[in-house]
Amino acid sequence: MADRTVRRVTSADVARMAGVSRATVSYVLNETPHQTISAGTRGRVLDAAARLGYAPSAAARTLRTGRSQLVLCLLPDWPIGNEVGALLGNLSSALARQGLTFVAHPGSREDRPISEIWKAITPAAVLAFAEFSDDEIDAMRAAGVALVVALLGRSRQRRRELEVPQHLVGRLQAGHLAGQGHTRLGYAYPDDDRVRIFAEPRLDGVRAGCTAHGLDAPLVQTVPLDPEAAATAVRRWRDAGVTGVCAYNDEVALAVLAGLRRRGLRAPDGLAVVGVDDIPAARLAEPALTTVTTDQTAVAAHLADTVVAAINGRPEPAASVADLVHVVRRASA
Amino acid sequence: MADRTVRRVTSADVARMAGVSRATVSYVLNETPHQTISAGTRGRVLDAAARLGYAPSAAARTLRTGRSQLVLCLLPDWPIGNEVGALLGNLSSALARQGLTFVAHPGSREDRPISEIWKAITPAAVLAFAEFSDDEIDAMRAAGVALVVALLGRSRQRRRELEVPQHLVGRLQAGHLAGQGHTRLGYAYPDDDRVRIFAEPRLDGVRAGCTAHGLDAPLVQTVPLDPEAAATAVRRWRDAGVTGVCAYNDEVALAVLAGLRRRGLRAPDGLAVVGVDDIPAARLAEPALTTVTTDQTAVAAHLADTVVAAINGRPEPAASVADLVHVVRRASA
DNA sequence: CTGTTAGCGCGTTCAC
DNA sequence: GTGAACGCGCTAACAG
Repeated sequence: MADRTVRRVTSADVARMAGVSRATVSYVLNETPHQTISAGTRGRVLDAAARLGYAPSAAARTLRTGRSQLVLCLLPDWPIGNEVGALLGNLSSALARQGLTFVAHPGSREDRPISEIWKAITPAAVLAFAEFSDDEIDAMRAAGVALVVALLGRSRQRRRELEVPQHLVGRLQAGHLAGQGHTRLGYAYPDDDRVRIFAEPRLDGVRAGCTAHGLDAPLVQTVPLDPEAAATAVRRWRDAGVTGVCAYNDEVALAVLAGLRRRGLRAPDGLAVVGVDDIPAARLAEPALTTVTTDQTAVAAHLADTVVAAINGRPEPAASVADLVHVVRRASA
Repeated sequence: MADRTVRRVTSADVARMAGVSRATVSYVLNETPHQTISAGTRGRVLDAAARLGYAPSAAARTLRTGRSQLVLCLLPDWPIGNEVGALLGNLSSALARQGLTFVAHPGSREDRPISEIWKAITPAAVLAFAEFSDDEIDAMRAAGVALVVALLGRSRQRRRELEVPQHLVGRLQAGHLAGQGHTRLGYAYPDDDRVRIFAEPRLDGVRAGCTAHGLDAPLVQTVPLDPEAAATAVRRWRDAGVTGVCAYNDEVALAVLAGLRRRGLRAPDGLAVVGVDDIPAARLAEPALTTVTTDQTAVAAHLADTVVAAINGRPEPAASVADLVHVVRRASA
């Protein structure tokens, strides 16, 4: 009894069953404005569609309208951790509620030109962690992409409000240490050029925080994820009178803790340490790591609203993501 | 001087410039078999296409052929770490070399039916970390998806060879500890139901490893990512005479190390510990963590080959991913 | 108001 | 090597 070729259910099938034209089916299913359809017809169409299990062809719709219902996110080439992972998950959920499908594309920009990627997807919007060139932005818009946003760095679109507030992260770290009475701070910079786009704004935030609290600028040291190298950084900080260190993220912070141990020291007495992200390993460290986190759910919701507004041609929601960052106080600072 | 509407370059434009029909353009650009095109014509078409910067419409092609050039990967609802992240990146690169675009969709299956997702994408292949129901597999195949693979668990397709060999991971952990002279092993099971699909095969591997080395079955304890709770597990293991513990992954292993410290002990004397994944925090732990890793690049390459073969209707490559797993020996075991 | 007709968007592929 | 139809949904123009 199994059918041979299972031919898709198309709007023509629905039209036939409902006894109307395909145009009517389209109007009913899309609730097209300015097209009044009688309740009776409407019901018959809806019923037929449901009965047949009709689902419009994404490809046909994309061909016709010039853009799919997909939102593409270009992932950075540095390893994404749980925090970014959580952001993506939340974003996906938030967009799903609006009928949009979120997809992420990993892979360095070296692999293939970015244009090949979005041309293969025809997305309604593109988000990215890297910056776009103006030419790229123009090309995408010309191709029908409704919104192009760089989650970091300044895009021509001046959408800085959309960015996860990296600057605030740094300010909060510095503020926490200053509040503990530290007067000379250090900054543990990551030993990976790929994350510079994240690290710079965070460091800027720490500098701003120091200024705000009347402290000298932080003593910046690059800290590799290696106990011995970290021990060297620790020595330099202590020689310079530094008593508190803001680390780029929790992993770098863990390296600083390891460096302290190498020198027979321990946070927070030898050096107070504050990380970023609150990864699982943070609370398992010795001592447990004080760290700064962001409310990824709220950030994702705001981002999703912005995307939806742009796709529907509405003005983007004005909102702030300022108070989504906070300190998780533990033993290390 | 800016053009108004920038109309796409279509195959008709190329045909016009080359002085041929659209059919010919298609044949040339796709190198269609059994269609002999003279070198001259061929050259003119190629030239025109290049000169115009022609790129075929992905939507139109998808509409016509029934499947896009996208490979969809459904991500699990548990947080993906660096290891899985690396696998995705490698997979993306490997597929890109074959002209396929890899996209990942995060988000729990609860958000929306999985069918909505693939219908929105019309992928050539679907990979997932979860299992599919037979109905889902049938629906996808009927809709034109060339290959459906569950990276874990048994799919009806009997593609277990494709799975990252979780079983081997466990065997290797047990083998390493047995090789160190340990005769009574423990297993640190994760406190998160969502990762059971990963944890079970790993634990099975440890059991098999114990059997192979003539040891009793491992004493399994669930270990939350919390020092105090881990300390309790440590006590139980030691009371039972366990001297070596295989942990589900590095995070759980770090918890065990923390539990040891809580009891004034230290690996490997108090308890030898072996993790999985070699996350950055592993080498920064005190003591540094011995762990098992997989060659994600090789796994990705093999997976990519399989996908490409299936899409092109060729038989899948027979290969083994057995020797892609190895131990990174450090101080903890 | 209600609903229909007709043609577009673009690449692929069969039959001549 | 070509003409023409096809895959499928959207929407402007139009008739009742």
